[in-house]
Amino acid sequence: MMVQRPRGTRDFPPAAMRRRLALEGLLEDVAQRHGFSRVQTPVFESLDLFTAKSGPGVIGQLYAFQDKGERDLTLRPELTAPVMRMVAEEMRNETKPLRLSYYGQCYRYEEFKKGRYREFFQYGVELIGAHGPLAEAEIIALAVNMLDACGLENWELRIGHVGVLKDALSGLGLSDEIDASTGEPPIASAMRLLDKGDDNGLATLFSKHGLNPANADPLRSLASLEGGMETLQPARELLSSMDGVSLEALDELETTLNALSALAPSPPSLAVDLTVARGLDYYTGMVFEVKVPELGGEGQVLGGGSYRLLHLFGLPDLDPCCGFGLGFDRVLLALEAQAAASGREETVPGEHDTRPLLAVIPFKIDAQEILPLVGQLRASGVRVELELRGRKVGKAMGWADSIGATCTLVVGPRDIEAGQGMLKDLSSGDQFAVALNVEAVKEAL
RNA sequence: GCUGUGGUGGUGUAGGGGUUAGCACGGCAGAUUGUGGUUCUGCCAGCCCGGGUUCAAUUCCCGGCCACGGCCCCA
Repeated sequence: MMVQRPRGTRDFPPAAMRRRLALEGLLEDVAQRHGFSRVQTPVFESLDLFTAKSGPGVIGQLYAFQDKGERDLTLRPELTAPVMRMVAEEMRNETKPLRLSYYGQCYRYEEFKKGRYREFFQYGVELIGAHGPLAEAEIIALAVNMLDACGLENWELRIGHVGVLKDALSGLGLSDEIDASTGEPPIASAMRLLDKGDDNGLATLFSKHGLNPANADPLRSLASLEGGMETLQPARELLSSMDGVSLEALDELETTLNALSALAPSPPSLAVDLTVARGLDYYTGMVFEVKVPELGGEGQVLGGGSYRLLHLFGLPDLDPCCGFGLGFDRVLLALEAQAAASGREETVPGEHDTRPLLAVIPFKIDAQEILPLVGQLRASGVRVELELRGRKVGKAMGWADSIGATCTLVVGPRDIEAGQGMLKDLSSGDQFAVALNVEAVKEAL
């Protein structure tokens, strides 16, 4: 066998690539309408960038290496940290807030499966230098508008606020200092257990830190709330019943949700879920995620929220920021599954180029005779493909059909003498002579 | 990290210890030479890799690689 693609990577032949470009274009178009501008960072970075953000534990999943100068580098596993690095390195003087979008491949050394590859593509945005409910609503609205624009159906948006549970947990007396035995703060452990619905684990944790396990009950009630805006009131009541617990986070969340409903169309499903913790300790405020049921266990297609990372780069005054990452490959998988199920013609809106495609067929003539026309037609915006193999007319028609041409222009010796060519509309079969100049041919298309 | 199933031309497949390894799609060429998407003919092209068992392995066994799924994890 020949050399194969490395495990966990993919090739994208032309048809797949057209689809991907269409999706990227749609996302970027929406981003631009929200004032976001595209940036790009290197595919490899200093290893320190990611250990600083996510801890040394990430190294096991990185494509890390040393260059010839023995610098520790790694292929990037995600794009938020590189963008933050760039902001700190290049954009300190720019007017804030910054609205940045990005797209590119990322690399993680892990087992791959449907929707999970070693080389994958992430699209995302960051809003830097503004925070609070309005900034958060802007970010969610952008996400909603993007998913709406690409034609995704049946997706579920879950919005939470890590502050609600964090405040409640610290109000109960849990510490946010790292516990040496678990490597993470007890508060973070509790959030994770709540997210998983692991009641026993939670009770154990409470006992271990000298708290009455019964204190976990209102938290469980809080965590199990489900629904839309209507869950805010019971949440408010539960929080009020606990001593020393602030309602500030909940108020913020309500403001965000109200702003969102004005900024974007209603998603197919919206749930307020206070356990959307995203497992990350740098999230500080609103957090949200989008799932698509069709994808099963790998169904999360988008996730984000408010986080503190810029202090790592000496810019604490710009924290917190807000943004999200979108799993480009997973969105595409979901769209493909939905298109197949519904028989939809286009998987991604706009993936098919509907402009006319003219196949120019030089027949028994020196191709040089018509090259000027080909060049001029292309320069004037027409898609033109030239027959390059000297096929006979019959074969050339088959070729034109198979490349998706809408029209053919056959130019043979007789035509050259008459200063014309035979133009044929492949869908109707109509055929007629046209003069060999740009205006006449464009007119005939 | 654990685990299930599977790998036959470019694609989809049949077969099976000794075969000219079958079929379909595709690509290329032709059917008396300037008009396609129908038909006919010919050609191109394959048993994932390595080791073992055997007179003989594409077929059976083991390992690897790759593919598809389930758990764990997922910045």
